[in-house]
Parts: sequence; C-alpha cells; structure tokens
Amino acid sequence: MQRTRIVELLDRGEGGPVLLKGWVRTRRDAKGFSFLEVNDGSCLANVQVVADHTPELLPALEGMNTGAAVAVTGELVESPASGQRWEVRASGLILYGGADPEAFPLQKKRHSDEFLRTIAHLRPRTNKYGAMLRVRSEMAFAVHDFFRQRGFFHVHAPILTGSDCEGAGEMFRVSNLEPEKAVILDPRARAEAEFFGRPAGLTVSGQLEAELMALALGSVYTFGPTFRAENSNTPKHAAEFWMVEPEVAFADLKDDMDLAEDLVRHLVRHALSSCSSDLALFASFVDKSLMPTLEGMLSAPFARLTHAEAIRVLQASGRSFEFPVHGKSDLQTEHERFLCEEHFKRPVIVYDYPKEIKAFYMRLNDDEETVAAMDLLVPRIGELCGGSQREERMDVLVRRMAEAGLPEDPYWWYLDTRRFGTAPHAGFGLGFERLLMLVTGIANIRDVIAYPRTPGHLEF
RNA sequence: UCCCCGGUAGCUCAAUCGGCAGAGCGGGUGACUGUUAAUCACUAGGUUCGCGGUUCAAGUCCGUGCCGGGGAGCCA
Repeated sequence: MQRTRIVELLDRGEGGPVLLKGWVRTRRDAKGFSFLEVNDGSCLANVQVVADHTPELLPALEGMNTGAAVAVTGELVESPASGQRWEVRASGLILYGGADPEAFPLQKKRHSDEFLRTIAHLRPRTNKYGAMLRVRSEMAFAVHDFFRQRGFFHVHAPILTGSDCEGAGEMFRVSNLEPEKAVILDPRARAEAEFFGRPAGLTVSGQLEAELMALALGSVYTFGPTFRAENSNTPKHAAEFWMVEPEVAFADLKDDMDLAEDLVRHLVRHALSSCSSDLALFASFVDKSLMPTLEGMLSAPFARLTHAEAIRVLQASGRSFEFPVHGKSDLQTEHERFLCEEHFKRPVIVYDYPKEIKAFYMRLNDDEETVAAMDLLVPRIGELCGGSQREERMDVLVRRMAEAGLPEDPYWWYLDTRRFGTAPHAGFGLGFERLLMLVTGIANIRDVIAYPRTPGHLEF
C-alpha cells in the first residue's frame, strides 16, 4: 500500500484503508489498547491511532514512545470520541526507530525557545518549529511566484566574491590556505598562493551583480544566502541570512517603493491564505496580535514620507527620545518604532535620505543633498527592506565614489555598465528572515532559520 | 562591541538576614480509565555554570571568565 501523508489523509474526508508513516508525539495507554498521536511533518495536525494490545501489535507498540519513527497500517474511521474527527484503527505497526524516553529531550509540554535552540537538530519535530519551516518554504515559493507573475527573471548571484560591496558590512574571508602557512607569507605572496590569486570572501549582497543583469534582462531578482561578519548580538541579525534582491531597469524610486509594497503585501496575503492552520498556531501561542497585524497591513496603503518629513513628525511629536533627532541624522530604532507603531500604526516607507548617511551607489537627487533611497519599516521588526534608485550617471557616480574614498579599479565592471548603455534602474533588498518574523510573530531571528549562525554559534 | 538582567534536577522555576537542596512537569514502577497537556499513588534524579576569594558556615557575599536573555549600535 502507498503511504498517505497526514495533510492529505485529513483532507480526504472519507474513511478507508491507510498506511501512514511518521513520528510519535505521545502515547496514552489504556487497559487493553493504546492511543498514539502521530505526526508526519506534512501539517500541524496529528493523527490519533488506536492500537489494541493484541499479540501482533503489542511488541512494536512497547517501543513506540515519544519520538519514535513508526509506520501504521489500518483503517481510517470517524472517531467516536470528541477531540478529533478521524482516527486510525491499527491493524499493523512497524517500529523503524525507537527513542529512549529517558534520553529524548522533547517532552509533550512547552519548551523555551532558548532550550530548543540548543537542540536545533530536533526542534523541527515540535509544533512551532515544524510550522515555522513549512511557512518558510511556502514564503520562498511565494517570492518566486510574485516575481514570475511580473515577468522578472530569477538570477543567481555568486556567493564567493572578490568585491567588497561597500556599506554592507564586514565580509567573511574565504581561503583555502592552511592558517599556519598563511600567516608566515607576506601579503603579496599570500595573495598569489590563494586559490583565486586574490583575497576572496562570502557575498554580503548580490546587488551589484543583480544590477549588471537588470541592465541586460530588464527585471531580475536574486534570492539567496548572504553573509555578514558583524558582531551583532540582536534578535534581528544573523551572520548568514537570506535576502531577496529585485533590480529593475528603467525604474525610478517611486517604482521601487511600489514594488516593495506590492511584494510585502503579496507575501502577507499568501501567508494568510496558504498557511492558515500554521498561522493559527502562531496567533494563539506566539503573538496574540498576529492576525490583526497582518490583516491591518493589507487594509491600507503603507505610509510614505521623506526623511525630512519624518524628522519633522518626530520633532513635532513632543516625545523626548533618547537620541534627539536632527536634519542629517539617521533614524534610530526608537524613531522607526514611533513612526510605524504609534504615529502611523502601519508599515512606513521613508525615502530621500541625506546623502551622508547612505551608500555611494544611490542616486543623487537634484537638491544635491539627498539620495533616492528608501527603507520600508514594519511594526516590531523595523527595517524589512532597504533600497534605492541607483546612480546611473557616470560622472556623478565617479564623483561620489571619490567622496567616499573608494578606488575605481576594483569596480571597473560596475562602472562599465554606466559607460555602455547606462539606464535608470532601482532595486532593494528584503530580509527573508525578517519577513518570516513578521508573518509568524516569532520574535528572534534565530528561531525563523533552521540552523542560525550568530557570533560564537556554528553548531549543527 | 556597550548597558541591564539571569545561570539551581532532563525541562520550567522556588529557596526569607549567609544557616539541612525544594516544587511542578518529564522519567521509572503500579493502579485506573475512549484517552487526548489524561488522572491517582509510589519512586529515582543535584559538580547550585567554571575558577579564585571572604566566612565557623556560600546557591546566596566579592573578583573574574564563560554562556543565555533584553536593550543599543551596525543593518536586511
């Protein structure tokens, strides 16, 4: 008989013979028979299995403790008891792998996130982390679906890179040299001995490469892992995280903001429609305000205002901030939170930032003071997307690189795109884990990625 | 990296002024029951994060290191 996944079993709506395979969540023994709660990861729901203590079933049943991997053949029938619509009357049981109850760390009770992080290899077997991983998968699909519907091409930016995308943070160095050999070489000899003949690192952003491809294919996006060697110890930062980076030729900042808003709304809408039972778990156990937050994001357009207007709003608020606001200052976390959680009570896009606080590749506005940059801020998380219209004018780009103290040489290929057939273009980066935090209500980035990499943590 | 809080049984946490190491859950054993975070009884389980110090006496006080959480900075 072919195995049926639980999600399909419960969807089927009719009884009959079944074979299901999964992991035992709990076993409750009665006189003469036992109840097994079996979960196979296909959905949040378990199936209750009723197994009589017959000579055929009893030997396997005895090893079926919490955590055991099992196969159950039997009959799907309507459950006579309340608590579940369907249950399986077992006629055959196979124990694939037992789990010693004295050693198996997952209990049938709520565990703290901090504890579960120490057993990240087993936490997918809990309701919360199983749900998170299913939602994560579904959101990745929705990202591709959104762009495909709009004629974007998915491009793969390199992960190994020789370019240090300025302003995006510290890069992890990659080397094939034995560490003890590398230290004795002088820099030039060392560079020659390196695999690539030059220093290499893990990408901090696929943006520059995506720009090149947008200036050939029109509309593209990258979706892949990125790496930052920043010593950030916060619930919103990880050393390895996934980023969605669209890049669009012949687009300006307004188009960019529209695209970011559409993308975020599409992803939230998709989560609500395609992950409803997993989201219900988060709404009742993780964040009580999850549903109103997500539905609120769909009900009204995001607020948009310039950085200068944001400063005025903050100054007029009468609020005393720890960091006082002034014209050329970047927005601090407390300012971002005030704007979206208290003032507008919805997502906010701040644009036209002072050029001093933004990267060299952002397009200089006509006022010569601001650049066409934008940040999309959402309640609780803060910056979800950051992007800009790119500087497409060769002379201005060269001038801004000089002001930033950047050499032109390493960027010869980037500058070439401005030399040959340059065009206005814009793009942004969306932090995929931050999106998941938004959609699940999970408060720590370490809990929306299967194996989080943060300073001092590389287990699993 | 900076500031604040914490680290006690497998997990979540108590322990009064510095004075015998505790509970719930989980585990084991038994009873009972169409159960469903089952219930009831009994039971085992401890380097109180490490190192150093003060004291007759340290889980508790001091120093230091490590780890975790929250906040900040950096950002996505």
